[in-house]
Parts: sequence; C-alpha cells; structure tokens
Amino acid sequence: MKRRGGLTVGEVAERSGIAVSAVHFYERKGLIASVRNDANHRRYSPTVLRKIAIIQVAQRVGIPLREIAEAMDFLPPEEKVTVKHWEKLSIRWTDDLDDRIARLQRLRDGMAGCIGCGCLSMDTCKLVNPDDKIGTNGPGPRYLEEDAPEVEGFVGT
Amino acid sequence: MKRRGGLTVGEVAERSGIAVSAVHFYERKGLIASVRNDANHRRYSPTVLRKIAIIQVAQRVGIPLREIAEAMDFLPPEEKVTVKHWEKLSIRWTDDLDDRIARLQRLRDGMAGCIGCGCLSMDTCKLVNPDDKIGTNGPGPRYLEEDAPEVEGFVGT
DNA sequence: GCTTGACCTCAACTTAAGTTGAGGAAGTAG
DNA sequence: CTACTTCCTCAACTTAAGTTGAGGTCAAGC
Repeated sequence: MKRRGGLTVGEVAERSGIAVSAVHFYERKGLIASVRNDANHRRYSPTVLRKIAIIQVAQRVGIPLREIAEAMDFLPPEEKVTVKHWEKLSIRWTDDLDDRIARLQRLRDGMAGCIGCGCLSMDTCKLVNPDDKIGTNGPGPRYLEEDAPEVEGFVGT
Repeated sequence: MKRRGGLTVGEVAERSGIAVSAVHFYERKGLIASVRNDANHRRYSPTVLRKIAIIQVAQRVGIPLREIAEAMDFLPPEEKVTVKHWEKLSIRWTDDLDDRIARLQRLRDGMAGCIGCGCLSMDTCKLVNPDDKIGTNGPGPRYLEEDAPEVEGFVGT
C-alpha cells in the first residue's frame, strides 16, 4: 500500500484506538476530514489523531457528537489550529462538566436527605418535585402521600 | 368510566406527569403492573405513583430502565413494600451517583490541568490516556506529540 | 342513535452512536 | 497468476426510551 500522503484509515483506527467504522462515521458526521489518493483511499493528516482524542474526551464529558462537531466547526482549516484553540474547547467543555457535576450533586444531596426521612416520592420531596411544582395543580407527582393511606378500591375493598 | 378498582392509565399519566404511552411502556418492561377490569382496561394501585416517582429519580441518577427493573424485582409483591425498601433502593442508587460524580470530577480535574498546560491529546495526558497505557504499545492514542511536528508527507511535502 | 372520549393492541418511527455485512476494487507477496 | 489484505460504498441492524398512528371496543351524553 502506498505510503506517502498521510495516514490510512487503518492506521488512524489503530493509533486512536477506535474502529475503522467509527473513523468513517466521524467523517460522515463532519468531525474529521480526509483527502483521497488516486485509489480513492482516505488519507489523514496526523492532526486527525489529536481531533479524535478531543472527541473522545468530549464524549466522556457527555457532549453529544453533534455539539462536538459544532464546536469544531469554529476551528480554523486544519494546520492552523493552535494550542489556544484546544484550550478554548477545553474551557468550554469544562464548564459543561461543572454543570453536570453540580446537577448530580444536588440530586445526590436530595437522595441523602431522603434516605434519612424515607420520604422518596412524597409530595414535599425535592427529588421528586425538583421544580417545586407543589400547589400548581399541573401534572407531576402530587397527592402521593394522600393516596397511599386510603388504598381502598384496589382489589375491590 | 367505572370508578372502583384503582387508577386508570390516564389518571396515572396525569398525576405522575408522564405520558400514557410511557405508562404502557413501563408496564411492558415489567417496571409496574396493573390488573384489568371487565372492559380489559388497566387499573393501577396508587402505589404505582410511588414507583413511577422512584423510576424518575433513578433515571435522573443515570440508571437505565433495565437496572431499575432489576432492582425493583427484589421488592415484595406490592402492598408489602415499606419505606425500608425505598430506602434500600435509595442507598444503592446514591452509591451509583457517587461513583458517577467521582468519575466526572476526575475528568474535570484532568480538564482543568489541561487548560493550563494546553496538553490536550499529548501522550502524557491523563485525559486522553485515562488508563495510562503509555508504553504498552497497544492501541490507544499515543505518539501524538511525535507526529504533530513532522507533518511531512501530507499534501505531498 | 350517534358522536365523543378514554381505552385497547400492534407496528412502525425516532435519535445517538456506531457496528455488521454484502459486493467490489486495488495493490502486494509468493 | 493467484491469494491476501486493505480499502471502498451502501444498506441494514443494534440499544434505549419512548412516541405516533392505525384500526377497533365500550360507555356516556345529547
């Protein structure tokens, strides 16, 4: 196979640790790009490895590919990408990550509170009623504690 | 519509804040149960509202329905479910949540470090190399910094 | 007596992130 | 020359968690 002209899809797959099909997939989604040689085979710039690494980190942060693609659209046309650009993405995704962590922590604190009180699913429970809908009479879990005692009716009592 | 015999699917949907189709779906997945009246209409015990509330909290924690169903399989046959049981589930999922938070925090710390050093995708980067595969020569992102400088070959240099 | 509303079932569609497989071309090793 | 490997495209399948729609039943209200 012709050397000269960049990395083959197989090399990219092996070195980035993802499957060839995933490399194809990322390309279809516009996350990475390649040029074709005369045999219509993809050739990648080595910077694609950096990009794939970024993609993987972003995915672990929980960013969907669509958003990763959007963020990467703001990058200059390949060779001009600098460390500054990676830093920007990094900061952006760190903020996302902070949000996610904060949300999970609030949830955890709620859970911890509920372990003590055993209130899970009660109408005053922050966990079940995260938006504090109580009293709005809109849909959402309510009246739960009112129902539980008078089980009457079920099984035909 | 006959009153007597428990909540209708519409009532469950409205009071739990999920769609009727979702109630059906949860039932198909074995997460909740109903009995049928003579018109073949579902009738639910009010405890189903509690269960759905639990399902929603667990989902927000990030537990897939399959696992929620498994956990709920350990619950006694309906009416015998006590606050103790909810507490057990709560504790179990709090642990899951702690893990999830810890993982995200490690990731965040890695990101923060990378913002300073601009190393994203370097071979020494904990983020890109979470398992510290460096030197194993196995697949995974490596050599990245070795490649970047000598871009030669691409575009035919 | 007919329309309306809530319910029923079953099948197909949706999104995300890929994987798997069929069918074919092209370059390399023996 | 033939076999092997890598590559190509395109279509279909996968899982999760539901939603949407078609076609049908049943009781109530006017």
